This record gives sequence, C-alpha cells and structure tokens, in this order.
Amino acid sequence: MPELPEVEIVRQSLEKKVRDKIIQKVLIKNRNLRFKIQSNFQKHLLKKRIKKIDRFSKYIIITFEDSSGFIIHLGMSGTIHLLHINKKNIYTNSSFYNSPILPKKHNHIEIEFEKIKIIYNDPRRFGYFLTFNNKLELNKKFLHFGPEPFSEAFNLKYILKHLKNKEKNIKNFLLDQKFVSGIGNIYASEILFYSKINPSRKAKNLNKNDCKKILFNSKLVLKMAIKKGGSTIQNFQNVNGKIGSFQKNFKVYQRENLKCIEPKCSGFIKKKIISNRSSFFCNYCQK
DNA sequence: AAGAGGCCCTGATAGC
DNA sequence: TGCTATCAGGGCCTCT
Repeated sequence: MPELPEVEIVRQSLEKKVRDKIIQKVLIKNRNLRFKIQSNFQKHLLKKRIKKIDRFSKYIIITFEDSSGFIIHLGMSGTIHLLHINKKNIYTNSSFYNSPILPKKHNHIEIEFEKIKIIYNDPRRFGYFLTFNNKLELNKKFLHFGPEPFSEAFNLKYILKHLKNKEKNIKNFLLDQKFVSGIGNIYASEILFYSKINPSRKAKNLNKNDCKKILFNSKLVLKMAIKKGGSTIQNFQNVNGKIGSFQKNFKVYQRENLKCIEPKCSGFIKKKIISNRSSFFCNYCQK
C-alpha cells in the first residue's frame, strides 16, 4: 500500500486520534512480522503517553514523553484500523484511512487507549514495529537514508552529484531510499512521466534540465497525492469519504495500452518490468 | 562496490 | 468447494 503520501495520511489520522493518549494495553496476536516483534515490546509501550507522531519517508514515528517510542513500517499490505468503544461498551469500527472495514484475518497487533484502540493488519507481513529508547537510537535508524523530496538537502547539486557516471537507470534511482526517501513504485512512474523521462534511461545520461524536472516533479506529485488523501489501489465495497483518491489522477500507473494523456501526444502507455517491478511510461513522449 | 536478483508472505485475478 | 500461474504500493540480503 504505502508510499510517502499514504503514510503521511496515516500519520495525520493517528495524530488526530491518539496524540496525548496513554497506552493501556498492548495485545500481540502474531509476532512474526517482517522482523519478529521484540520481547520487551509490550512493556516498552505500556502506560506511556504519546507525545508526538512524526513521519520520515515511509515510516511512522511515535514518540513518548520520555523521548522513547516506536516506529511502524507498513510494508506492502499494512493498514491501521481504529475502533471506538460505544455506550454499550462494545468496540465499533470507525472510518480510517484506506480501511473502512476491519478485516477478519491478519489483525496482528492491538494497542488500546481509553475508549479507543488501533489495530495493525497486514496480510503479507512485510511491515514491522521497532522500538527505540531515545532520540539518538531513532536517528541512527535513518542515518543512511537519503533526504525526502521536500528536504532542502534534495537539491539540484545533490541530484547531479549522485547521478553522475552511474549506469543504473533513473527509475531504480527513484526507488533507491539511499538516494531519495519516500518514493515507491507508483510515484516513481508518475514522476518520470511528468518529467518526460523514460524510466530506462541511465542516470549518467541525464542532463541538468532533466534533473531539474525530477527535482520539481518529485515534490509536485507527492504533494498532490497528499492533498488527495493518497492513492487507494484496492477496491473496498463500503467506500467512505476517508479513502484516498489520487489513483484517479494516475497518468501512467496501471494504464497499460491506454492512450497517453498528454494533449498533443499520440503515444500509448507501455508496461515494462525493470528490476522485477512494473514500470509504466509513454514510449512516445518520455524520451 | 555498484547493481541485479532472490526472497520474505498472502490474496486477488486471469486463464485454462 | 477447480487448479495454476502471475502479480501486487517494500526493502533486506546475497552474489557477481
């Protein structure tokens, strides 16, 4: 599911619902996520008050009053659900990003607050939770990550320097979290379409103007996606207003064989597997 | 040492 | 109550 925009929407939702709340109970139904849930996980969370909920790249960072906390990564299929206690003392499902219905299977972790609880669901279990004891430990986790597209550090000079003499194609560069953090397979294709650059182009062959476009469009596409509440690929039956809609704005992703959306372009969208991931592009206007 | 590919896992869908 | 193959929003690890 989640690239930077989707994770940001989850962060915003969590902030509204659980900031300043105290964790009353932690239930682990399945420890075997991408990495095994640490044995001290429950103790680490219990009775802690949530001070802030940040995001870096595709990671949600939950910090307690004492600067300890934990990180959530949603992997490919992780979703967070919210349940309220009603007047009859029964938990009722509540709308939440991308997940209006609580699935029956794969609810691995429950974190309870007063009158509210969040449930982590993840069929493929590529996501994970990781605790940290202080800011230093947290920073260490992200030490080798590249800047986010919105960061000052992600500038023309930085991009030129990193792409120089590199054989690797530009699509893979955008997916490389050591180069830039937060872009995934959907937005990589979209950003390259906006930039009129073919995903297979070798990084070393991009000129200064190409890099400028990538810089500009990375920010543009991700910001538009956040504004639209992220992208929802899966079709849920009981759709409500909380579901992201940026998939309606896809120019190339999952538009194989459809006509290029560019007004003066007569090309069609092609799909090509690059490093085992699908890439979508117009082979006419993306040079 | 940069870059490619396998792999972790379940579910939805298409094609037979 | 079919079966099988393919693909899916990520990223760590290994091999060359």
